[in-house]
Amino acid sequence: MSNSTAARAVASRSGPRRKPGVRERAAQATRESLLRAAIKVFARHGLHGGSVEKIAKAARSYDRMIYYYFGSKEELFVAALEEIYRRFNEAEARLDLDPARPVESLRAVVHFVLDYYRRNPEFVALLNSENLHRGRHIGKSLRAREYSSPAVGILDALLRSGVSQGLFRPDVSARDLYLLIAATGYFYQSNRFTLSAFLGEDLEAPEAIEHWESFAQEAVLRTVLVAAPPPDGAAAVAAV
Amino acid sequence: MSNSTAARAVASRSGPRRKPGVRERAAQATRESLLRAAIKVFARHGLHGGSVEKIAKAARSYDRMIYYYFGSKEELFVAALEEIYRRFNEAEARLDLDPARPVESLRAVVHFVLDYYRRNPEFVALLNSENLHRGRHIGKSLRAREYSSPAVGILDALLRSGVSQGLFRPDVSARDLYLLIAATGYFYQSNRFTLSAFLGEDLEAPEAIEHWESFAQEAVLRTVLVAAPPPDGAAAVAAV
Amino acid sequence: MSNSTAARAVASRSGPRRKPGVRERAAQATRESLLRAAIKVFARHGLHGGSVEKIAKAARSYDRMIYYYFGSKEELFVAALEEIYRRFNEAEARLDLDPARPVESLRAVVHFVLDYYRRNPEFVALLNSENLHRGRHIGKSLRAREYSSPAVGILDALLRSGVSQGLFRPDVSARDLYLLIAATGYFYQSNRFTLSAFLGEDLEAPEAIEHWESFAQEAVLRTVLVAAPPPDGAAAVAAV
Amino acid sequence: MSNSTAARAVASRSGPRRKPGVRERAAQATRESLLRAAIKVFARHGLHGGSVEKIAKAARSYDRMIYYYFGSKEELFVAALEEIYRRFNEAEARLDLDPARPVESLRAVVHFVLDYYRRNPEFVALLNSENLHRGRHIGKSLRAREYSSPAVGILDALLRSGVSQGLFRPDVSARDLYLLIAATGYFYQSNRFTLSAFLGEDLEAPEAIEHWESFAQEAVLRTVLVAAPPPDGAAAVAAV
DNA sequence: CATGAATGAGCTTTCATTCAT
DNA sequence: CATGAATGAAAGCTCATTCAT
Repeated sequence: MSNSTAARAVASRSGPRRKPGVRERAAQATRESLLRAAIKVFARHGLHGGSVEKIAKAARSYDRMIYYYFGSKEELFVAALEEIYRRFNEAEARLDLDPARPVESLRAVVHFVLDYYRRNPEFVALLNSENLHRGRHIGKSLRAREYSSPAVGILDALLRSGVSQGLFRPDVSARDLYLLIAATGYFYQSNRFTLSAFLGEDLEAPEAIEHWESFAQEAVLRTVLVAAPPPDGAAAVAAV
Repeated sequence: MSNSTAARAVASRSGPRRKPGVRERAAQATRESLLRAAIKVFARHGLHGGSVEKIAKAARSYDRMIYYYFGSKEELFVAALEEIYRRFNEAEARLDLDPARPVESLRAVVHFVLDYYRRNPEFVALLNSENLHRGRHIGKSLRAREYSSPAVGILDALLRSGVSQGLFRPDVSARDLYLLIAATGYFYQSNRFTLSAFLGEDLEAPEAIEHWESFAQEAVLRTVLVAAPPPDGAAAVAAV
Repeated sequence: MSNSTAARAVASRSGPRRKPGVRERAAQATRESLLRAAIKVFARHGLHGGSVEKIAKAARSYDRMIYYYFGSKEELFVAALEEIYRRFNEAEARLDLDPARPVESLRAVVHFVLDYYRRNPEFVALLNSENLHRGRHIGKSLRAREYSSPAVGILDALLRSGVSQGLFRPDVSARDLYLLIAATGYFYQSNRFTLSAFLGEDLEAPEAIEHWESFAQEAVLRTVLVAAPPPDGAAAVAAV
Repeated sequence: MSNSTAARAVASRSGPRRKPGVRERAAQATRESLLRAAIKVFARHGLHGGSVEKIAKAARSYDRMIYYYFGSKEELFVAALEEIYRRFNEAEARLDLDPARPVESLRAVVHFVLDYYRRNPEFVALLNSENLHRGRHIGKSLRAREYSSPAVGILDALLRSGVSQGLFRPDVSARDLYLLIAATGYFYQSNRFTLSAFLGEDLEAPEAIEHWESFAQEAVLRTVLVAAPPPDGAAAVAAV
């Protein structure tokens, strides 16, 4: 990683807010398209496999610009990581949950997570790359902490509500529940190729996806509910 | 991948069984140490990051030998994949379960899977690499099918036994259960670096590992048990 | 080197002498700090090793300004050469010698040269760079001749005086004497690193420097004096 | 600089002496031609200016071979430095001096040094490059000490002999004398381009060279002789 | 069987320079 | 005047692979 770490934040001399000129907008666009391309390329080929040239070409820019805006390939990778986390948190923040209905809300969370992972395979792929490199880059990111999962907080609120309504067991932590949900979604998405090969079926088929989500829903609910839910699950809520 | 240069299986598979000469044993040793080194290096650096030179050096051999024994870097990768699957299956085969005691057996399976993933991080890392490359290599492996998970069969027997004893629900498939168990173990191991960073705790600490296993045990059991188990879970077994 | 982009001499050389405006003074300052930075950077890294970016950064300015004021990197290098020569001549001009006392004056010249080289290592380093490039740039400099050594003239006067006083041999040319003096000072400074390594001593230690100067003084004096000076040398002067 | 520092010494497993095979000889030739080319290219363009490609091409080989044999560009530079020192020492060792005739021997040494520098401009140029880089590489060379100047020892013997014969002053050290001789030869050669420009004459003209040598001879002799030599110098010897 | 030597494509990065406000 | 953005060539170095004993 470059020692100057001169990642350029694109203009914005942080002086008085003024309308960005045409050049600044173009620069912003260049930077963003490089970042977008980096996410795609790194996700498909990993940190080593994704060359700066591939990224630059995908962004219809030049290698040199990566160094201009991000300093180095590794710093670009860090920026890509930060960006996918940012996007995930943004999506999570749009989740509209009703704390008064903890079972439905929990189902919504499970759906959200599984759905997000499936629709954003780069998120999963980039995290895998980062873990291959033992978390080396995320440790260097100053913003890493900012993005530290609000999901746990959300689940905590749900759990509390469920417990107070006598629906949920009091001895399940939000952290564990979060990991369980993430695990079911992540593993299915991350390992879909090897799993498909070894199970002899296509895990990306819509029915397979739907089936897995309903199974995950049930596993999660059974883990937290005081009483096991009937097959459909809806009844359990009604029973309250 | 060159398809002409067939991976050499070390000396004579043909011909009558005879004691291997010193030459053959040495060759066997070279091949094996290359394979072992490849697993380590690929696990640590991925398919692209792990260069043939690194592997050859780690095996105290020469680049050339990789081509001699395996044909190409990619074929070596395939061999590495096959080898880790073989090892996993071998370990799984050593699992000694009592079908008459399905709850305990299921706990044993969960323990085995989580423990194996943790003790063999190369297994997880290599699978991640293979999935990054969209299962390209495992599809080419002739032996892949052979290694196709006996675990599902094992779980199937357990489930049947549990159902017949009135302990387990009849509507849980072995395949789903297998994925659930694998997911809890795999995700925790695979993502331990990013998770540690974002949760602000060390997932590799012994207490953390133990805690996660007992949580996973409970989640799995609650998913299959007709009646929810008491906190400890042991009582549920006793109740039978 | 682009010959169309003429090096800018900062604002108006033409036109009637008038007080420079604030704009011009700022420009002058930018130009000068670039030049100063260039001398430092070229001296430390050579013509190839010293990048325009390094120079611009060292001057807290921008790459672009180098092209604005100097036309190209090579022209900046020429300007740097001219500047160090200018400085050297300026310092030389401040030498206040008494032609009536040729021995002491000669000692003063030796001291001046050795001292100047030591205190201005960029002078020596830049000349080395220029000689590495076979004098390519100095040949292109129009001002080069202007700076052509007044030192020879100075020595010539001294020698004449010494000869007429019967102290100096009549058959020593100022040019040769100049080269001898410069050689002793230049070589010691220029090669201090390799010499220190091979002699196993630190040539930059104050005692080493002092010792070398007194040796150089003696060698120079013995070369020109009719009679060899006594060890101290002071006596020889007194003897006159 | 590579951390493995795997500079290959070309085969020679230091086992029993056997005739080198045709391949080993070819390898030796490749290595040597790369080294020779490196000396030429580094001398002409410096460490930064001399690219590995230029060197490889000059040696009719490939960039890759430089890394194969020397590990890195910098290690090749170190090897080049060692080689020119080795050559210089070798030449010096061929000097056949008669200690009984110190004046003539001293003249022979002066001639040798000036002549060697002139005929081997790469020696001077490479040392300049190394000094530009503050002796960074020679410090890393293990062999550096081996090549540490035997010249001083040679001069010491000469001085002792001269002193015992009453010809030389007893208070001149071999080290100082060596520096004086080297300085006259080195400076003239190293700075011939800028000096030619500023003196307005060609320092490489045969007469100029000859004139400088005889001046250097005289300066050196006058520095060590008890009595100043007559213009020709030969008489001084005859006087003994 | 084993191994040193060779090869060319590709990698990340830095360079000097020009463009467009 | 000053400056951020862009550009293409070239740098040092590593890669997977093949050749020749």
